[in-house]
Amino acid sequence: MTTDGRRATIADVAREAGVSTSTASVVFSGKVNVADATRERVLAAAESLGYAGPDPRAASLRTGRSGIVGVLLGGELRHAFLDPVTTVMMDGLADALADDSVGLLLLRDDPREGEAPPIADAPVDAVVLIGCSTRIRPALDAVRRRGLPVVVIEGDAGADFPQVTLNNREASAEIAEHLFQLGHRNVATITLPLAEDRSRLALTEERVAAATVDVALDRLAGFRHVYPDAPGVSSAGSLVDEGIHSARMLLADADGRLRDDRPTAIVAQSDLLAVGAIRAAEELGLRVPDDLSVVGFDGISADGLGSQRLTTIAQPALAKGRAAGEQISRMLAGEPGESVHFTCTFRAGETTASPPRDVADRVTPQPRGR
Amino acid sequence: MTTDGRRATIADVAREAGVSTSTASVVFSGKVNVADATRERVLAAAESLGYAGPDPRAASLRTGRSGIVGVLLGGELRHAFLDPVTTVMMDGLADALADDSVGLLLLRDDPREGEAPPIADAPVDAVVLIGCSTRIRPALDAVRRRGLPVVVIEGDAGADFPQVTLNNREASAEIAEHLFQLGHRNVATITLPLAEDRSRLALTEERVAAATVDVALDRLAGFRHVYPDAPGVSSAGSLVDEGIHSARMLLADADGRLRDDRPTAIVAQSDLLAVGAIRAAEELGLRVPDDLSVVGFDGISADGLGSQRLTTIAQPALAKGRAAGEQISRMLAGEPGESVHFTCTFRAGETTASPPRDVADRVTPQPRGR
DNA sequence: TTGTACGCGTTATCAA
DNA sequence: TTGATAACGCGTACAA
Repeated sequence: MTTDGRRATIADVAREAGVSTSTASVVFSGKVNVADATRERVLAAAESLGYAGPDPRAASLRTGRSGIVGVLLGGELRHAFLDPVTTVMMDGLADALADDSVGLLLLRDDPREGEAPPIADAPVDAVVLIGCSTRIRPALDAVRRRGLPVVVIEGDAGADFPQVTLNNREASAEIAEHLFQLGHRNVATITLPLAEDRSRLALTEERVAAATVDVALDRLAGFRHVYPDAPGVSSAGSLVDEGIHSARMLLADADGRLRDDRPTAIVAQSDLLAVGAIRAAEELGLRVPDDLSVVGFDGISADGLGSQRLTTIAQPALAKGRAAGEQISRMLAGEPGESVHFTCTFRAGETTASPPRDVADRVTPQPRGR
Repeated sequence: MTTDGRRATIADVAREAGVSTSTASVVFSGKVNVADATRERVLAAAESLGYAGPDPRAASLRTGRSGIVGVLLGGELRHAFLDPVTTVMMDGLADALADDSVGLLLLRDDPREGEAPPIADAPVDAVVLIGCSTRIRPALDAVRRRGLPVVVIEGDAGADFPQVTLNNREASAEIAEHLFQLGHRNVATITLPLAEDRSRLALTEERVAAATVDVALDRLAGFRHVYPDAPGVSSAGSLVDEGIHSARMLLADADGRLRDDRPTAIVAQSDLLAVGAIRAAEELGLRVPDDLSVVGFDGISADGLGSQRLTTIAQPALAKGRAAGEQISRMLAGEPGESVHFTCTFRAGETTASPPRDVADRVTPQPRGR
């Protein structure tokens, strides 16, 4: 604190120490050698004035760097924290950027009409877009105008931007094929939210046409490649609870009684949804996989399943985050960023089996003993 | 972009539009009325120059505000993402700060010797410390020197700083008392990590004396108030897996056989640890709660438990985060911050019962039929 | 090894 | 409603 009550600046420190401001500055940045005696004097002066070190705002204006990478998350921040895939990706991201000792600035991408996206006035050196919907244009435009390095994780950004992608469609087809091989012909799906509004609804062509979330659409497309006419429910979020409610819609009537035309297998677009589906099935008295097969997507270590291992298709979430971080790191170093593509791995568990014997009778009642 | 290749500044825009820089500035900040015609001209000029809007760094230098609140997390960032209590607190924090439209800057508090804590050169307007150990001094000093508003969530910060606290000690005693009432006399505990090094070890007085994590110590103290001489294990983290490994240490020998002197109840310092303990017990052939009672701490909706509801003591994690956010918000508005204290609520579940009948025989073999 | 001088891009103040 | 001007606090060529 200076005598007149202002917060001390580096100029005050320099004056107190009897050196120039540049010398004082250099003492703190450590980029140039300074005589020990001089350094001591400067540090002593700083101490006596209660100088807190260079103001990061001013330093950042001068250097053009803030040491912050913005992470733009689609939807609520809370949602991001609750989704294991997102948190694991963030983990990989933080890991890859640790060497650059940058902080991660969490920003919500809520494209309110007429307002500038929050990314527009955040002092960031680069931006990562995670799980944003197709409506990322405004944010992307803002970032491009500012000339910031950017990486998009699973969002339709066009070829202009480095992206981290996943073979959602092929992977979904693969796991659907697994069920087909087992003999399932009456299969339903529970999708991730299809649009911003995140409402739980039966799938209709209208709703699919109005969907904006690429990940959900791609996974649905893969599924439909194998089961073109299958029914489904779009969930309101990747949560166990949502899986429970959605599965109930598929398995039971409004009064909670099992439907005769219920599917023999459920394809959930996330492991959490799958866990919920399994729980709903158990509550309805169905055994998994004997009465109902369930598969998930993601390959997170899904808690909540007892000791049963979920059949799923695993995505390399950690690697995705890390790849994004590495690209950011490169771009901050002036090199061009590249897109990186990842593929999923089928992982057999204990939640799928052939459909129950009596299913033919159940679905389309036929004379017995034929 | 200006003709000479520089990025356009507001001065360029003003010149192009034939107005002063202050007018141009005001057009973007919107704080003063500007004639429509003038605004149009300025915006058109900005458009033609590809001006991306005011540079947040410069604006922040001038206004002294960055619109960023730093969140200092103890330990790895990944850890923070994996801990449901932390994520829920972050959720509440984000919620309470949403109106101020600030971003959250995630920072790791790793006090490396000799280096300034990262918070020292982050352009933040305020700081929240979450789950930091007793070694928060350097960070706290740095924050104080910079005169930043700060709130400490569950950390020993002294009376100088607004804090959000929890009655860890009393709550722990309460849930231990619950077990005592049920008749348990041979009880063991699994604690949160006691120190930075996060190693899984049997509790010894030495290790407790060397502990640095207040939360773990407070919960242990409450437990010991009821069970002064109980054995225990300090886990390496609040994770299901850690609960499994720790519980095995308490229940079985190195060769995996149940110990005769095993406890009839386990007090875990977090729900995740408790879930792990239950799983370990099941793997060892023990039924919960018939053969072993298990209690947790936190009251998160612990997945991974099947349909069994965990007996635990619930903390208002969301409210804690929100309270921290509200205090920050107040302090940013110039009002003084206050400390807020929260208490936990006992929540009976299905994982506790009276100790098994044969326990007296087992622990201290006695002549039957007495 | 140290000092001088300038500019980074913006916004607040005040006057017109 | 607009304009001129002065900070904001620092880093860095360049010269000494």
